[in-house]
Amino acid sequence: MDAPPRWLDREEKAAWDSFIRMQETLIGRLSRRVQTDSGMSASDYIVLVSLTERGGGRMRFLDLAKLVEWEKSRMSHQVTRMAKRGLVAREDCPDDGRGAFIVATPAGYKAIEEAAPQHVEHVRRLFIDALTPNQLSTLGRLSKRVLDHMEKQPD
Amino acid sequence: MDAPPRWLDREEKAAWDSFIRMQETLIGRLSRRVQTDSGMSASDYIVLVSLTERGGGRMRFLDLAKLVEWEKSRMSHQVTRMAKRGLVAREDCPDDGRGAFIVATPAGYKAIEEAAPQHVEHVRRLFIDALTPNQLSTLGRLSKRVLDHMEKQPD
DNA sequence: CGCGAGTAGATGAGCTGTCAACGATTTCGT
DNA sequence: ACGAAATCGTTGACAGCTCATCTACTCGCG
Repeated sequence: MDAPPRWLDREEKAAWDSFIRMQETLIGRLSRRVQTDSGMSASDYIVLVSLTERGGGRMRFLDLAKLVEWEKSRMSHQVTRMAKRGLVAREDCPDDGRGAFIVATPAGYKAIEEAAPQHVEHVRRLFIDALTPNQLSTLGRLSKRVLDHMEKQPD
Repeated sequence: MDAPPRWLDREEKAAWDSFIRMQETLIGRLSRRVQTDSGMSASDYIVLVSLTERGGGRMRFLDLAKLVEWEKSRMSHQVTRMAKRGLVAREDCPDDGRGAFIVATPAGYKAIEEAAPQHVEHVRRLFIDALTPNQLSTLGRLSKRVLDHMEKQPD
């Protein structure tokens, strides 16, 4: 069948390029910032935020993985490294012999409490402040729309 | 001074979360797609596209690195790997004894010509088709705006 | 009960990215 | 012309991600 590809037209390509470059630059800068400000990687940061904000500092392994939408293997390696640095600890789950809880240690709380304000400040400076409130909410709405659309699509 | 952090308000946070999740999901899906469709990594793809589209198949090493906004070290490793698989080759630069050209091989051209249409199709399916032309151009405009704003900011 | 299927999570190999150091040229100031 | 500094690109060590595989446990069913 091999229909001729429907290449992007000039405007589509311009929009796509801007989006891609913006997103790469933004994410790149933010993660370098987290790294140099706090010594944590962006992954460390996300795990600790999720664990403390949404799980009260203690969460089942797979729930945590689902929350941040990571594969369990990635989470497992990540937790191993973070445990080695004392940011989290593993605990056995009494209800399910296979299971494990991931717990934020005091050092983990300390790390995230120091890093979070700086991170928010950078998000504000680089992203939020670039737009008016209306524009920001538009961007949020459009993002949500793309997200919902993707969820209906096959991989 | 330690001013209290200006946390994101409810609407700011909602917009930020939607954007982040959308962007992660989209990039994740696209790069897995490139991988399984063509056997190339997303990085291979970007390098070959840049090299062939914008450089006519031959480009100075650092120009290529700047074009895709990568560190030279990353590019160097990437080129080494791609050269090993026959997608590109290095050539000495006659004008500058330190320099090098990166050249797309015939196999490299073949690979990118096969992969590009599928990639565009996925971009269309996951992203472009989620929005009306107006919405798409709005998203592009807002992205550009954030990008321009970031370029005025320190790291 | 006992067996097979499914689930929770760990682990190892191999590839990718980052950081710091390095060698090789070129450029620039004097 | 000569030494210092800047530029071009590579390399090695190390952390991170992915994929396949593995163990241990639970659950459902005969």
